[in-house]
Amino acid sequence: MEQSVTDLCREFGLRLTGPRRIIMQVLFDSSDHPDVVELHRRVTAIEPTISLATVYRTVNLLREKGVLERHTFGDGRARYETTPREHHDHLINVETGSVIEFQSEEIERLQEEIARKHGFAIVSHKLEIYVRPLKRGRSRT
Amino acid sequence: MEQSVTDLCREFGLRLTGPRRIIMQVLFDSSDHPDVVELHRRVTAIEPTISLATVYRTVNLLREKGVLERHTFGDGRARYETTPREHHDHLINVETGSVIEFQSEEIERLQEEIARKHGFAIVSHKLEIYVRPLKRGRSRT
DNA sequence: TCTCAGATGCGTCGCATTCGCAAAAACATC
DNA sequence: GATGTTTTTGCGAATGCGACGCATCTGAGA
Repeated sequence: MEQSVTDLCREFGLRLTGPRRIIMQVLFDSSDHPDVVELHRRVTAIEPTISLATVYRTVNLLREKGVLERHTFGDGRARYETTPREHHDHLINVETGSVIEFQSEEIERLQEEIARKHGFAIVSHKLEIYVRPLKRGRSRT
Repeated sequence: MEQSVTDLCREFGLRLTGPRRIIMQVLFDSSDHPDVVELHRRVTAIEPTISLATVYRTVNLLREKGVLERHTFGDGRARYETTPREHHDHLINVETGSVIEFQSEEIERLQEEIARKHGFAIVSHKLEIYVRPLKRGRSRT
C-alpha cells in the first residue's frame, strides 16, 4: 500500500509530499464512495493541518491520471472511488443512500451496440439505478 | 396546451399565475434539454419581468410533481425535460454537447433483473452514454 | 547542503442554486 | 366589484461546492 503511493507519484512525476501521502493513503483505504468533505475529515483525523484545497487538488490530479473515478449520485456533490480494474455500475438505495456495485457485461454490450448504431464510439458511460428494498419475500429468482 | 397548464395547476392545487403560465408554456414547447438560464432566456423573451428565482422555483415544483425530469450531463448545471410517456436514456456527444435520446427495452429488462436479484425494486434510473463520432465509415450495422 | 520547481494553506472568487422578506397577485367570499 | 387570506413573486443577499492567486514552504536532484 505505502509502496503503491510512492510508485504512483514516481510514475506521474509527482512529488511524494506529506499531505499527498496521507490523502492517497486514505483514498486507497476507503472502500466506499466518499465526497471531498468526508475525505478531508478522514485526512485531518490523521494530520489536522491539511487543507480542503489540497484534498480538492489531489483528487483532481488523480482523476486526470485515471487513478480515481468521480461520481455524482443524485445530490450535487462529487464522490470518488479508486478506479476499479473491472468497470462496474451502481445501485443506490434511496432510503439509506448506500451504494452497491454491480457489473453486467450484457448491458455493456448493448450500450456498445446502441452507440455504434448511431455512429458513435463510447467514451464513457454512467448507469445508476435508484432502488428501494423489496417489501417482503423476494418472490421470484 | 394552454388548457394543460390550467389543468396541471388545478390538479396540484397551485395558483395559475402569469409567470407560472409562461414558464410552463415554454417548458412544454421545448423539445430539447434546456438549463435554467436558457429557460429564463426564453421566458423573458415573452415577459421580461420574470425573475430567475421564479424559474428555479417553478422547475423544482414541477419536478417534485413528476412533471419534469432533471438531468446533469457532465457539467455542473441542471437541465430539464418534460417527463416523457416512454422512458428513454441519453447519448451525449462529448464533442458538441448535443444530446440524443434512445430507448432499449432490453437494457431496461436487465436492470430490472439486477435490482431484483439484489432484493430491490427500481425507483428510477439513469443511463448516460458519453460518445464521440466514429471517424469514418460506420463499418458494421 | 543548496536550489528551485512543484506543492501547500489561506483567503477569495465564481458559478449555480436557494432563501428571506416585503410587495403583488390569485382565489374564495360577500 | 370590494375584501380578506394565502400563495407567489422579485429582489438581493446568502449558501455550497469547487477553483484560483499568491506568498510560503518543501522534496529531491545537483
